[in-house]
Amino acid sequence: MDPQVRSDVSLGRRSPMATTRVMVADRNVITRVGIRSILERNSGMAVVAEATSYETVIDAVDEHGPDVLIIDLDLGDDTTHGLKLCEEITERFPGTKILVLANTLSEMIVVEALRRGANGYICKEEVKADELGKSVRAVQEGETVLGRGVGSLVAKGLGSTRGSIEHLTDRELDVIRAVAKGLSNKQIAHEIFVSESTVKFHLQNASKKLHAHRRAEIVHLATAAGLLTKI
Amino acid sequence: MDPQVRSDVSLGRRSPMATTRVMVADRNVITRVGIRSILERNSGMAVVAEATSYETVIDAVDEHGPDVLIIDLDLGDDTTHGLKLCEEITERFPGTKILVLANTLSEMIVVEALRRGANGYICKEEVKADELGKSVRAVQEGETVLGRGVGSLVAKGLGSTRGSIEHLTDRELDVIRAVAKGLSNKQIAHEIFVSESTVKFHLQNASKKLHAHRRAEIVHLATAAGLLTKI
DNA sequence: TAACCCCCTATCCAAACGGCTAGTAAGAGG
DNA sequence: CCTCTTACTAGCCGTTTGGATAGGGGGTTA
Repeated sequence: MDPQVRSDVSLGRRSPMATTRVMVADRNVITRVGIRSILERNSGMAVVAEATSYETVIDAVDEHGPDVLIIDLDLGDDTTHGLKLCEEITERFPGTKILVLANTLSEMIVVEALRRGANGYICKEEVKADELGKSVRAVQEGETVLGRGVGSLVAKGLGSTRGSIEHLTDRELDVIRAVAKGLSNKQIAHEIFVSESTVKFHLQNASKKLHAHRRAEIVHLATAAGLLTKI
Repeated sequence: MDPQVRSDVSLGRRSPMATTRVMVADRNVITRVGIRSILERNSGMAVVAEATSYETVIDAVDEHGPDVLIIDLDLGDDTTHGLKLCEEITERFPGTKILVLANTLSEMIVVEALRRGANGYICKEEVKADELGKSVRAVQEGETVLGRGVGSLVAKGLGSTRGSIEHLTDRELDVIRAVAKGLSNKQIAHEIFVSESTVKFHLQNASKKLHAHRRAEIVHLATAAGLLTKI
């Protein structure tokens, strides 16, 4: 199942000048082309594969066995899907390092991604051209790379209260999405076929997990964490 | 004030093979490089200038007089700043066409941008490589370009109720930002030194403008419109 | 000067919310 | 087997909202 992975890794170890094989997963053409240009201008790296959806990432990694996968977790509607992807790739393709390239900085996502095997996390807005290549190389060599602002965020999240942010359940997300649409508890109850009490229950659990006290804040935090479907 | 603009335009008319001079304003290196690669691969276009902040856009346009300015309205914390920029450029540099390249699709922003002189509006997520060049050329030639999904959005916004979305005042935004933080009306009142009544008043006005009925929805819509400071 | 917009304040009431306690039920995993 | 987690339901009570209506004051512009 992983002959190409193994050969790539050994190739990388044998020759220090070997080409770093990179794969880019991002739904955005402009970003894909940009990354390709930046990395290929820097000798020693080649973008060998691209993916534009969650569904195709695994297959492409399997087929091309890249040394580094640069991935935007926001490939679809649900960011948690991207997190699961990190987990699966780490498990099935240990020869492929994962560098998350995020649009926004969210404590929750950063911590989750690293916990699930990502080797680096940098923010599109913050990264400079030369840093991208360095980050890819560092990740390939086994380092953990955290972009500007990400490091302190993680330290804050893991350090102080040790609580960080807990994972929201599917049901809680359903309710939060409905709240964002401006529905009352009664309306939400009707929409997802449960009682009003249940809606309040889920909302309170979500409040505790996000350390929020008002539904407006819940919506704000969940949006910032990329948990709500956009558009 | 516009000798370079005039010369460029006349050059464009004289020779059909003339280079289209493009400027890119986006805080994101990857995006800038990506656009440059895509456009310059397509013969007949050259990226002659770049800008990464609101402050530098005007000067760069003045100095290089591009035919087309590709701009992400999200150059800073406040999207409305980007809208003002559209207005100013349209007024001062009529030879420069504006193509807005947005991260997210927001009815409010689209309508406002077009009203303020933007000649096109496409969404990063949706655009395909060949479309970008075509859009730039179309905009340069005086057409109005609306990307996938944008057209119907505008039609819906301008057509039906004719109401569209009105502009939020500074005070209303202050209140909404506080609401997003989970504050109660009383707390907000204390924070911005007004009475609770005033807070409710602003919130009700904002509700009407955004066609929302609950504060959670207001937060959601304002966020989607890029009105709330991120990170 | 009048019209207009933004900002500020107020009062009323019904509805919605937050915070709490307390319990049932199903499935996963030690 | 028991425990943990998740999902679900119920009721209570005080607070916060949404929505409407009705003003006054300051600034800009036609």
